Parts: sequence; structure tokens; C-alpha cells
Amino acid sequence: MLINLDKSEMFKGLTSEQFEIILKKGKEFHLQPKTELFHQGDCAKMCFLVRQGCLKLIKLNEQGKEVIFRYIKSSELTAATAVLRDRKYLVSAECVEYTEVIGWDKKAMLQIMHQYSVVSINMLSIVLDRIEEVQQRYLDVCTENVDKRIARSLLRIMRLAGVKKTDGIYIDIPLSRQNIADYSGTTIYTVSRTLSGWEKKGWLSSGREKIIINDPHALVLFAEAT
Amino acid sequence: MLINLDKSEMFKGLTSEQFEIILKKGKEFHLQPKTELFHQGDCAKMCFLVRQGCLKLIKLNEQGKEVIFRYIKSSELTAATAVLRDRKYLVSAECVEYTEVIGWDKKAMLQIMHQYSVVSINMLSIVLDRIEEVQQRYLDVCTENVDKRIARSLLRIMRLAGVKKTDGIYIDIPLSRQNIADYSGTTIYTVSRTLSGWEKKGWLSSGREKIIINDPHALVLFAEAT
DNA sequence: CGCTCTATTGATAAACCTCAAATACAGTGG
DNA sequence: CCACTGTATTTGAGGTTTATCAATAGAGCG
Repeated sequence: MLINLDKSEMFKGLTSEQFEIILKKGKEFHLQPKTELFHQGDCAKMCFLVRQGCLKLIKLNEQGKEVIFRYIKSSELTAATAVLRDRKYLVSAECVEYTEVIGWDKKAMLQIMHQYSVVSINMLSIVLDRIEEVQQRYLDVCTENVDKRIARSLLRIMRLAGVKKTDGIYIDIPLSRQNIADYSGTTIYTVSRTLSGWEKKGWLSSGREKIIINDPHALVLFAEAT
Repeated sequence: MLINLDKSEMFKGLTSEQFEIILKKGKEFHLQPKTELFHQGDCAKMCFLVRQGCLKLIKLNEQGKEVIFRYIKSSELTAATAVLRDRKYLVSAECVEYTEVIGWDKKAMLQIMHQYSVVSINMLSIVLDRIEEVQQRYLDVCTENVDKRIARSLLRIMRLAGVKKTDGIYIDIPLSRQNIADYSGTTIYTVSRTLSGWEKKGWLSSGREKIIINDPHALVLFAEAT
């Protein structure tokens, strides 16, 4: 069992027996890195819980430019949209590493929600959290400079996927300059320049698709400076 | 009765009798222009349905810069967040004209949602719509130039608050350059210059806090050009 | 070692913001 | 009706930020 019920916003309030029953109703998917779980425009058939690994939730504009809304790690839900009739995914989800998910189709999920009403409330709560997150990021991109946005992006990703070691907090997913750019609403060039600057200050160290935050406190101060 | 049940996403699927009962459980508020219905940071006590008038949903950053997320007109819901425990409003709502709303506190709304389960589903549906709207706008602000963003903003507002007359579509709320800037993630100067250009082309006419879209088709073409 | 993909860096340019000043407009009170 | 006042809007000049382009360097992999 890789999912921690205590950490699952979606199924909290249930007993582990109920949780087990629900898990059995879902279908398992095992996905290799860089494969897509679902694609924007497709009919929304299933919603998913990540059992292991990591997804990135993205959206492309007509010219193919990409933004990353969030990374989704173990125990987290995505594609809540799929529990309602006649919707399409308006975002895509792609694995950033080997990932296992459990998917429930509309019918199964609705049945679960009717049987365990707390699940509906949990889902509403999750969706409200997500709205607040995008709203904050929208505000950021409208009102803050790039360097601050990049700092905030790194901190968000760090809080989600950071692993503390003696010399700093390691970002535990492959994270390229392009990813950081797509997450911050900027370009790889600006990200590269900005990170180089912070590396000189000793705030972080980085390699190919690797980031280690050595001085999270300094980064927080910078990100939240007025 | 000013609210049209048919148009209310929140209470669709109910009979008018049930709707009447629910309305009676709420509390009426009559608000003058520019007053605040709720403020970011405050404890989220009530959620609201607009009965008449118009709200703007905004968020301020630490320096006081404002973004507008949406305008909320008659029959629309806001502050869904308030049905769940221990939340704060992370946005503010301000009247842009004389506005009447009906508010339900947590207890009343939860009771309604339990009694009429369709209301919970409706609420989830609304919140999912809103997420998709912010996500689209986030994508826009990250990937599109200002002029395109301004065009898309005007069209959104037009679809919400436009009144068709012989010479064009009148935006039926006071809408300043500042409002358009806050809605598009830019400045009044850029909005002014951009609108002046479009006015020369005959796409729209404008006055002090007034906008008339004379050629919506041209504006759509511009907004959706690849 | 050569191939591919990612990252860096400098030079340049474009987009957009900021500031300042002038102008237009709506409402108010004489 | 008109002057007055407080906003809203316009416009130009100039500056900043950030994107773009081009070229190079580095990392990982077979």
C-alpha cells in the first residue's frame, strides 16, 4: 500500500476498510515517464488518484506554448471534472517519472460519493483549494516580477517534492529550466540567468534537471519581500 | 422576483416551490455601489447569490495592486468557499452598482445541500467551471500579448454584461480603463492606447466608464487569431 | 567518442510600464 | 447656466524588464 490514507484529502474521514473497498472499485494504471494520462480536449471519462510517482498538470495555448499548473504527487486527486456529465478535460496530465494511478469512471465515482457523502465534501474542499491556488498564481503573474515569481515557484515545488538532506532540500523530481519557466510564466533564458545569480549567492545548487535549495530561508525572504 | 431560476446554475433541477423555500432561508442584503460584500482575510461565514446588480471579485497583493477575477451578475453564486469549515475569503467582492444579494451561512447552506443533493452537485459544477476559467486566464496572461488579452477581457465582460442595441453591444456596467487593466493584467495607459486604436478602426466606441462594442466580430477575430 | 538534449551567456530588440502633463468629462453648488 | 472640483482618460517621451536570437558549453547515454 503506497497511498497514505491520512494524507489523502479525498478520502479522509473514512475507515481503512472503506478506503480499501473504494480502491478496489478503481482501475490501476502503470505509466512510464513522459506518457500522458489524459489530454486537453478529450472527453473526461475518469478521475484519478496518484498512488505513486508524479504527474504534471499542464495547459497548452493554440501556438503550443505550455504552462504548468501544478505537480501532483502521491495521494493527490486530479481530474475531478470527470465526475460530472459531458465535460472535457481542459488541461493535460503527463507523468514526470514512473507513475501509478487509480482511476474511477463517472459511474463508480458518483456511486462512491453517494455512498460516502464525506467524499463529496472532500472533493469540494479540494477543488476550492485548487481554485485558490490558481487565483494566487494568477495574481502573482499579473503583479510580480519574474525573479519573485521564480522564487515562489521553486518554493511551491519544494514544499511538494522537496526531500531534506544535510546540505539542503533536494527537489525529488526531474525539474528542467523549461519546467521552471513553464511553471513561472517566463522563458528558460530568464530562469537560467536568475538561478545562476542565486547559485552565486549560495541559495541553491543545480544541475541538469536537478535543483537543491541550500538556503530556503533566504529564498522565502526574497519571495515574500514587499 | 428578480432571480430567474432557469438561469441559476446553483438551483437548477429544483421546483420553484423548493426554490422559494430555499430563498426564504437566506438573508437579504442591499448594497450601495462601491461597498464591499466581503474582504479577503475575513473568516468566510456566508455564501451569496446575486439577486440584482453586479459584484466584482478581486484580489489584492501585498502592495495593493489589484486583479479582477470576474464580474458576478444576477443569479450567480459567489463565496462557495464559505460552506466548508474554517476557511477565509482569499478574495474580496465589491459592488459595481446597486446590488441585492441573498446570503446563507454555513449551517443553512449545508442543510440545504443535504436536503437537496442536486444543489451539492450544482455547486461542484460551478466551482469546476470557475477553475477552468481562471486556468484559461492564467494561460492567457502567461502566453498572450496585452492587446489580445484586452480583447479577450472585453469579450468576456461583453458576454456577461452586454446589451445588444442597433449600433452595437453596450456594456451594461460602469467599466473604467482601470477596471479593464485590472481584468487584463496591464495598466490604464496600455488599455487607453489599445482602445484608442480600436476606436479608430471602428471596432468600438467609449466614454467615461462606458464601452460599446460596435464590431464584436472583428474583436473576436483579433482575440482568437493564431 | 559522437549524438542528443539541456543549460549558459552575451548581444539585441521588443513589449510594456512609468512618469508627467494635458485634456475631457460628470456632478455639484452657486 | 456656469464655474469649480474631482476623476477619468489620453498622449508623448523615456526607461525597464524581459523575451528573442545565436552561439557555446556541458551532461548523459549508447
